[in-house]
Amino acid sequence: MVNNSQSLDAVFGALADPTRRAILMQLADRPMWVTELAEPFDISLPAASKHIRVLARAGLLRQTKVGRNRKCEIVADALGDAQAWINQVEIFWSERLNALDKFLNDDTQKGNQP
Amino acid sequence: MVNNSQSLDAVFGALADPTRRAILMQLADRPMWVTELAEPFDISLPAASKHIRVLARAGLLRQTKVGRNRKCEIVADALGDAQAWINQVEIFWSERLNALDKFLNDDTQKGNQP
DNA sequence: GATATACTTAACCAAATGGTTAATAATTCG
DNA sequence: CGAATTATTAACCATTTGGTTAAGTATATC
Repeated sequence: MVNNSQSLDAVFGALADPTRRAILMQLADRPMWVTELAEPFDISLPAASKHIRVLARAGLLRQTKVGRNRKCEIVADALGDAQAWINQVEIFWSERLNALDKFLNDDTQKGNQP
Repeated sequence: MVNNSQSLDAVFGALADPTRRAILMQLADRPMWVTELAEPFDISLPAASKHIRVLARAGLLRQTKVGRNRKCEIVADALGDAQAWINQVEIFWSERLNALDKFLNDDTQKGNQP
């Protein structure tokens, strides 16, 4: 798991498109060919190819050449980066739920917080 | 939790920008004013205001007017949508790890899968 | 009431995104 | 070899995105 800002940009950016999310969801079940992946969508093959490249660059899938075909497989690790970031936010947030405690123990409280 | 495709577009899209992720991470600790949120970043206030609007439209934060200020608070629910989607992918994927089982039990196996 | 403060909205711009069709590359099949 | 299949790359286009500065709005303060 890398979890630097650039890779999170790429991962979340890749997941922001419904076609790419659907592609990834398909791959979660089994490896698939490019044509096979593109088939359910009403877009050209080059458009699908681009989506796949975006997912690959974000580290969310891996392509391997098999004859004249390309086998696409999901790489679950990159999703873990996104998950870890979200979890971090939620941990911070749940800690803040003890805000009253913090308030009562904070002598330097200046009263200018929202 | 809504978890429709459009709202996931908005949530993942909002999280795809490093400034917006940093804003959200700040808000995870405590509610903050717009100016206060914008201060750490080397961008104009209107730019920050736009980022905040993107986060708000994605349902990731809520703004309430307090005098001439705007208090920004994180809304953790929307993050749950993203988390749920990622979890779903990972569940599908972990089920597929039993692929050998599936293969052995599948009479209709045609052998044309990658 | 005049002025400062805290924003948002408007208008604009460059770069990125998501789509297209046409061309190219690599492999298989007749 | 020649033709079909499976992609990718190139060139192009419209829209969205992330930034700017300038103007507007609402509230607080002198």
